Amino acid sequence: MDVTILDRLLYIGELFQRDMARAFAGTGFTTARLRVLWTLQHGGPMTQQALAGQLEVTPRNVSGLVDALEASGHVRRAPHPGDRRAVLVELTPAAAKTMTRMQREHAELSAALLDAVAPADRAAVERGVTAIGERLAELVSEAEAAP
Amino acid sequence: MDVTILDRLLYIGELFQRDMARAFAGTGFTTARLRVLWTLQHGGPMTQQALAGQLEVTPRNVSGLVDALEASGHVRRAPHPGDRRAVLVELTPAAAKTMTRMQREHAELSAALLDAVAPADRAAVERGVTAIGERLAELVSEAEAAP
DNA sequence: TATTGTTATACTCTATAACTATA
DNA sequence: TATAGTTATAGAGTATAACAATA
Repeated sequence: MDVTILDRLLYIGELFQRDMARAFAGTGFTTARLRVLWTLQHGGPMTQQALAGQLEVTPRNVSGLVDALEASGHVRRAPHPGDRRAVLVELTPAAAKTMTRMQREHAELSAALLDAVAPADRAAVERGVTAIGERLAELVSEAEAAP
Repeated sequence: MDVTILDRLLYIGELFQRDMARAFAGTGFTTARLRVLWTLQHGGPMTQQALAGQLEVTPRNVSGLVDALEASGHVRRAPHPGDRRAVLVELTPAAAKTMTRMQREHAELSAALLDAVAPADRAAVERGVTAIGERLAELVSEAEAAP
């Protein structure tokens, strides 16, 4: 038992990240900025505090990421109606279109990967990967709870 | 089909990385430095050029990582016999012991995760995850080849 | 002339702490 | 007094380019 199932799972994550980095090299996109856009695509316009919460990152960090994305024309800062301290960060129409396309490509990649699995194994793989994710989440949250 | 298999695979990778970062917070270990130690654990003593190649990172970057790991007592720089330009980077005995323990814990975690899969599904999951990794590697290498 | 590693410089992500404007 | 965001400062990872010593 040299290469474990965990090794294989981590390898998939690494490959994916490497491909993302390569695909966006030179475009000004970075993993951290894409995470912001992805969060806005799924959650809609939100304050920087909300973004910081969802990304599990400090508010200061969000300021920098939003600065960069605003400069590159991917997000806008709009006044928050009802709280003049806060701003609402929202995708620009162009960025929303880009994210929709990325979401479609992501789904297509997922389908292509499942296609590599023997048809008879597919249901088991879906169940198994789900179970592994849930178990890992349990183990991690136990580890975080017990210092 | 809202959460795809790819989403679940990426979630597993994120959880793992988050747990690693948490486990080593405050110890001076970082993901990048652990990768260096892991590479030395598997490949034995090697030059910084070789490390840069295996990590897919610039030689300059390796200099910095090895500096930090040398300062913290995890690696040593030894003269290369036969090439006075190069150095051999090797784990210190203490670090080698730590890495062996980590390798064992890694295997135990892998076993615990496979344990979360229904026994009847296990073989299919191993086959399926392997197939997905191979297909993704193909797709990535095609994407890298065709600019 | 080519290779190994380092110095110099710069950018991104990230964090903490102190501060401003509003609630 | 508490919250939203920013300025200030710092450290880690990463890259490119120029340079020294050695092949």
